[in-house]
Amino acid sequence: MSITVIDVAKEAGVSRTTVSNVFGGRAKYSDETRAAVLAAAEKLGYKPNLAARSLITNQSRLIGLILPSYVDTNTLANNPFYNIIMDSIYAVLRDEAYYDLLIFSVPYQETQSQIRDRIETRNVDGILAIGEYDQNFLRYLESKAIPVIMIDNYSQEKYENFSYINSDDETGGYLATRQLIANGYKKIGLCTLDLASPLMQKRIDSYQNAIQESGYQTCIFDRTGSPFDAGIRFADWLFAHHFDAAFCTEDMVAVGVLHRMLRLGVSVGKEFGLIGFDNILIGTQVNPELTTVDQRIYEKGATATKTLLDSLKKKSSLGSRLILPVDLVSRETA
Amino acid sequence: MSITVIDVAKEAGVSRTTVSNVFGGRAKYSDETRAAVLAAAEKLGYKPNLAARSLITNQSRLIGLILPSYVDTNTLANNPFYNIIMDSIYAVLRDEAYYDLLIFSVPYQETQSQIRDRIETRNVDGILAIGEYDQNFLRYLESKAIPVIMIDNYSQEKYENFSYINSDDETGGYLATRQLIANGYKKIGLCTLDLASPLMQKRIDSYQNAIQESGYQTCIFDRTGSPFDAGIRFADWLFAHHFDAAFCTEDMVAVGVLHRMLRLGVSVGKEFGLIGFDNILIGTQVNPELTTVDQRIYEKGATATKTLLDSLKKKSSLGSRLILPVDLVSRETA
DNA sequence: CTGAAAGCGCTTACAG
DNA sequence: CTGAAAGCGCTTACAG
Repeated sequence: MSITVIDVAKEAGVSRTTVSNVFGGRAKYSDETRAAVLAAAEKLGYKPNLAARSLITNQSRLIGLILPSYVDTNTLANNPFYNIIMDSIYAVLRDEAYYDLLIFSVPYQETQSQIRDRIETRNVDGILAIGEYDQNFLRYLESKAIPVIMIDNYSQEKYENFSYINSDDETGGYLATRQLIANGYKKIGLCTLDLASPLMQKRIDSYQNAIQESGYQTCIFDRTGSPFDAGIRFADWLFAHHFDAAFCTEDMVAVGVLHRMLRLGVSVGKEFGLIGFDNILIGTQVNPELTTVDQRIYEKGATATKTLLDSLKKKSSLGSRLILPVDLVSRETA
Repeated sequence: MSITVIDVAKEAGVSRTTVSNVFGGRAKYSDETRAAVLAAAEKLGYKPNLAARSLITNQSRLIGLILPSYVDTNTLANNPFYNIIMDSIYAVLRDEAYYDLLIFSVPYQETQSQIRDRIETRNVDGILAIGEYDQNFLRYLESKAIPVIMIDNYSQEKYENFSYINSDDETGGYLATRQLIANGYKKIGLCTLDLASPLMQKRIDSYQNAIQESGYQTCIFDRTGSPFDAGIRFADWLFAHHFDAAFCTEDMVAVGVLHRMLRLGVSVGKEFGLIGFDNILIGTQVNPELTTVDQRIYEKGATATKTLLDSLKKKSSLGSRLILPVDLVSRETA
């Protein structure tokens, strides 16, 4: 029913081996032969069937993106971070290669065993994963012997086929806290959602270091729920306890704090200092605009994807950890 | 190398036909037979290879999502609408079936012919498409004879294998404009980005109707670029020309208008009335909160996906057009 | 460069 | 329920 390599071979007057080789970019053929094959394919509207190719080469040209379990159900709508990562992945995929992306995600109701099923049944060639996972799952990924690029993962174990990409979260937390101190704020709280995560711990540690260097008091507040809603509740608490500044470990929390503080009649950026972490777009869309730490999310996703593609093409080996620098972006809230 | 249906058959002491049928959910087997097959599969860690299945059944269990060309490069980061749609698609896919999503997108540098290539080479079973496309492309999609669900598409042509899902854009524009009039605003501008799109035209038409009913003057402003940035520039213009209200055909534009108006010292919600369209999350995160038209984006995406799955399962036929209702959400800006 | 052959892992009649 | 067979569309040696 569909047009196959045999039809093209017949039309071009060559063997199917030749057609296959021309489309696969293997072996060197004369320009005429190549042209004849391409013309025949064009004429018949031939498109190679990737499922058939996959079956024989054992390469699916499919990449899996695993989103972490602490993301909520409306993953994309509520978490701009993942949007930026996805945009960067798609941009690199389109530029560099014929790979497609499959999204595996605990927040979308998938258990780890369902994710394993899909990795196996779709036979993905490589994995991009964000955040932390338990040892069992990581060992499973290692056992598949496919390249795995971990974004924002701080696990200490060594896995042969993994590479890591992180941001300099410690410096980020330090810069933010120092800025609040430099601006004259004295009672500076830290607001976070995932106290337990190693990544947040880095930001928190450096907040503590900066505060202690100045002889002030550290105060760490932790909540669950959506980042914005948590921010609202942080603000009520900070206000009631006369804090004059807050460092939020993610921008969406800071946006929540800002929203509520304004309702409470607080002049944010003057009476109250506020700094976030991420540098997502909404920080420039609120009023006053949010001071934050830029963690180069797009670059992180793009680099991870390039690293994965290089590894798939055997251009580079795995096992490295890349740490991207971080910058303080001074706007209006501190 | 990998565990196949043959290995499972051997282990379970049955024929490979039986294994295949059990996994495919075909034919009725005794409970013991089924259990034996499942146990053997479990023991060996067997997972069916979807590429092989696809080759023989001619079903890939892959769905393509086509995003429209007027979206910019940072599709997901800048356009919350698409995030909500994607969240809803993934939610339905996980609940109902073993399908995976592939994203095809002009904004991600893909031309229509590249999208065609991917539809063919991946052999997608069905298509979800958002927005408007030229006749050639739609005819191509029809020629593939796979179900196509169009979201927010207003083309008049009839395509056999298409179903359509829209919102009641006319009522939406009318409700928004009436609300501004009812609140006493008199010089009410309309701010839009895609004057030419049939969807925006619906919202604009009903704005015009409402304004004319009241004997006021219609003023339609059109700009290009990112919605938020366009909003900033709309605000400058509206302010300079003493408008006292604006209906923006999408929330992100309204957020831009709001941001700039506040900078200009305008008390939005009092001196200046502002209404958006979409009801995305950011409308409740800005200050004052945005009055808008809720177009049930999540429900739209979920319904589209369910319609597609039903059609793939032959549970329902195509050719319908569903129009979802719309509600005015009164918040603080009007 | 060709051409016949084997095989990737599955499903699908079909005769028993 | 079984079991042998054909075939989906491709790639990959291999002898010429």
